[in-house]
Amino acid sequence: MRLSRFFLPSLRETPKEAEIASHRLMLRAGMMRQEASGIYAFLPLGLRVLQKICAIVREEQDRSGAIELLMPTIQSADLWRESGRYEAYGKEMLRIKDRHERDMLYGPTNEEMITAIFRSYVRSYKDLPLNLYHIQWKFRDEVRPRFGLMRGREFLMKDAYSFDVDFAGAKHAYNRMFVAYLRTFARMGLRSIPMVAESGPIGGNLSHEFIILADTGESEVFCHSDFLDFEVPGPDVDFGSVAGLQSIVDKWTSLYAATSEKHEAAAFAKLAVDKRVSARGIEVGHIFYFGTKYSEPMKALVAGPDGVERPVHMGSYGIGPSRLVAAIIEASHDEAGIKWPEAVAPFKAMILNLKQGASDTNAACEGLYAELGAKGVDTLYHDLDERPGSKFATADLIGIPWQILVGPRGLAEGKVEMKRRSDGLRELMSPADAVRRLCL
RNA sequence: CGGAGUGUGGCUCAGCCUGGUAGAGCACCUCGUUCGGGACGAGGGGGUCGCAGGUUCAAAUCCUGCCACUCCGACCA
Repeated sequence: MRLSRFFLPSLRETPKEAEIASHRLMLRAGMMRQEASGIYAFLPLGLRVLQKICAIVREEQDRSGAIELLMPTIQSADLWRESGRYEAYGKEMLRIKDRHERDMLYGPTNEEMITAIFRSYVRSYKDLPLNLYHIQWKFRDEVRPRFGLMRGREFLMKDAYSFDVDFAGAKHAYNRMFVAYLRTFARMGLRSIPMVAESGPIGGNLSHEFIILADTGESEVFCHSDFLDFEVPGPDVDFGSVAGLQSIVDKWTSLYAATSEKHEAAAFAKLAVDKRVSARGIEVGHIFYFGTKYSEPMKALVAGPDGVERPVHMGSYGIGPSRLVAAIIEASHDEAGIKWPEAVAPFKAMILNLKQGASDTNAACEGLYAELGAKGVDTLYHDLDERPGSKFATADLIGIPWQILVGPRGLAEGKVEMKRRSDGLRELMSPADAVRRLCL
């Protein structure tokens, strides 16, 4: 992509409403724009990151055996009256009426709808286990939206719902999501820690929050420091193995880890002093087992091998991709801007023509751009007539992992300079070597 | 929902107290000189000062109401 053809409305100054780093940087980098309190438009650069995140989420959901569908954002109130949550949910639910004065709502979550879908098709234990998920916009009318995407009212959520014939099956479904989540966040360059959690309004009695540590996190968290070194399961993990998954989950739940709501100071105090981590955290995922909380009132029944119909055991599993955009920035930035992990970066590389218009730098940049394009390396070419300093600032701000600096100074020796955004490492090399490096 | 604030060109803000022809920096357009860490000079365009009332000869400025947004707290993916 040539910057001259792209839409990147970056800001030199920080809009005054932005307090935390991710909010500030997303606005400055031209990734998003606030449309109303807690409601944002994703601009092209932000959308690219969001899509990369969704792609990873999707791959790991699919790998674990979950199946994607897509439910609407607008739901009928009747469904929620069945579960009793239409009244219970309170003012956080955005209630609307259609032209016939029917009560509708903008979905804050989808337990009711997925249960209705399930019950209308599935009758037998033979169709289980089943895990259906979608990635869809949600709306929760927060009392106080803040921190940009971190706590918006409208947000993108991946929500999965598992259906099993009994608790043992549901536990395995829970474990599949547990492991999928560990992998999902790790692929985005995040170290997530599963913490015992309140199950909240979703209901149920088995629940973990996946927390990443960041100074600007909203909640106070406590955990054992060994979590920071645990190995995340590889892509070859066998999601069909009940015992295998259970041992992974056992390991990841063996040490102390809790958010402030579930914190037990006495238990935490038993850890060796140098193993105690007390920090701020951002919740990026939350999984629940809630048994028959919805299947019973909504009559989602399946027949077992004995022919007897029983309410299906359910769980729900959420990840907030739009929040993850912000969370990743919180975990990875410096004074100059964002430092995207490669897996979610909007572009892998960025070419900076330090003397736009000069025939030698132009030719070298065009050559690199064509070559990288041919090799499938997603590249942003800064081809605007700006001074080098301005290009450096923009490149650091938007955080593309690799910057290729093409200027007369290096070109005199036939070299370009490769700069790694994560640590600032710079290296002179031939354009051909630069391409090779990016194709590794 | 309690408390505290803010709304003035695209962005950051001054002007308001003490009413009298709407400003600066950045950004934008033109020309020139520049060009390895957000250049310089000259010229230029752009704002019914959040909205509605009121007071006044005169309102960005004073008064009333409303709206929007932000921050702190309680609450939450």
